[in-house]
Amino acid sequence: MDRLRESGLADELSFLLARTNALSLAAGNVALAAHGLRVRSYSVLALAVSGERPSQRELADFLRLDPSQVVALIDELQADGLVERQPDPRDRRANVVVATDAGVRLHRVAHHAARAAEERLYSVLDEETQDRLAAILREIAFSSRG
Amino acid sequence: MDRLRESGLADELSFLLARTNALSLAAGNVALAAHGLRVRSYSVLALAVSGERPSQRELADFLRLDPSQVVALIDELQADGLVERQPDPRDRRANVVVATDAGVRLHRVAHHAARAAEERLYSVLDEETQDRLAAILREIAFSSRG
DNA sequence: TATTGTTATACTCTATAACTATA
DNA sequence: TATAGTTATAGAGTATAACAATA
Repeated sequence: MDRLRESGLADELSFLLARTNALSLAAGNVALAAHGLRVRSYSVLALAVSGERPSQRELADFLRLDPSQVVALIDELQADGLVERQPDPRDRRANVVVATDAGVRLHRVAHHAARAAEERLYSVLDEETQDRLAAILREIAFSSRG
Repeated sequence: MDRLRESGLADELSFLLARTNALSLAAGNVALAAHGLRVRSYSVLALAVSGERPSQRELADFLRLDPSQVVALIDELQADGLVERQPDPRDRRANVVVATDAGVRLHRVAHHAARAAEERLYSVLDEETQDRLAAILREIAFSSRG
């Protein structure tokens, strides 16, 4: 398989990104399964825990999900007693998503599990390179083009 | 939405990778649609064009797809006359996937389209940073952990 | 008129297991 | 016994359109 790295595809950022993301996603899902979460539900939980009181619309934009997918994810987390929808007093159309105490507790352990999986994958890079990677990705991920 | 960047999630490499990849994938699929391809079929075509004569198994490993998915992708490309399966004389179980002349021609224009989409997305980074990003991703994507 | 959340639907992608023919 | 390709199936993820309530 290694000789395929000589192909032009291996030079394309999109491909490298896709392959790296596939590895990261698989590792994350394995690590989170023990806690009844997947990468997507974990991400929603993490934002609910953040204290920023995101609306469902904000969650959809931030996570690059369709609003209808957010409905399903929150339904699931809510059924498990991890988050709840609260009416936004400033806009009666909107719900704000906040974590319950159980959600906060689960996030804590799930975060450690996810972090450990991340570490294993990224440990081929030194700390400084990991930080540099994060900085570069942040630029693309939140540029106006997205 | 921007205030969610203060949440801890925005510091996690997995999340940044997922969001960046989602943008890249969406842009790639839009750019390739005009040529009847998607990112995955384009990737297979690119490797078929490379001259490396990959087996289906090698394609699966390299693209991080299940071998059964590769079957479907090649069926599709073959039906469109873009690639063909050739028996591997050294292993009668294996097929080797090569591009037809039409496949080579389509790859050429599709490659330019994909490249243009990439450029738009990554143009927030200077050339040197793009190269650095590619180098870092290559390390993770092909480390033994994967 | 436009936006938030919701429901519904179709399509794509991912993951698994089992089968065949070869090795 | 193990591997390459194939078939089948179910579950997760993606994309679109339409609707009620509200702005």
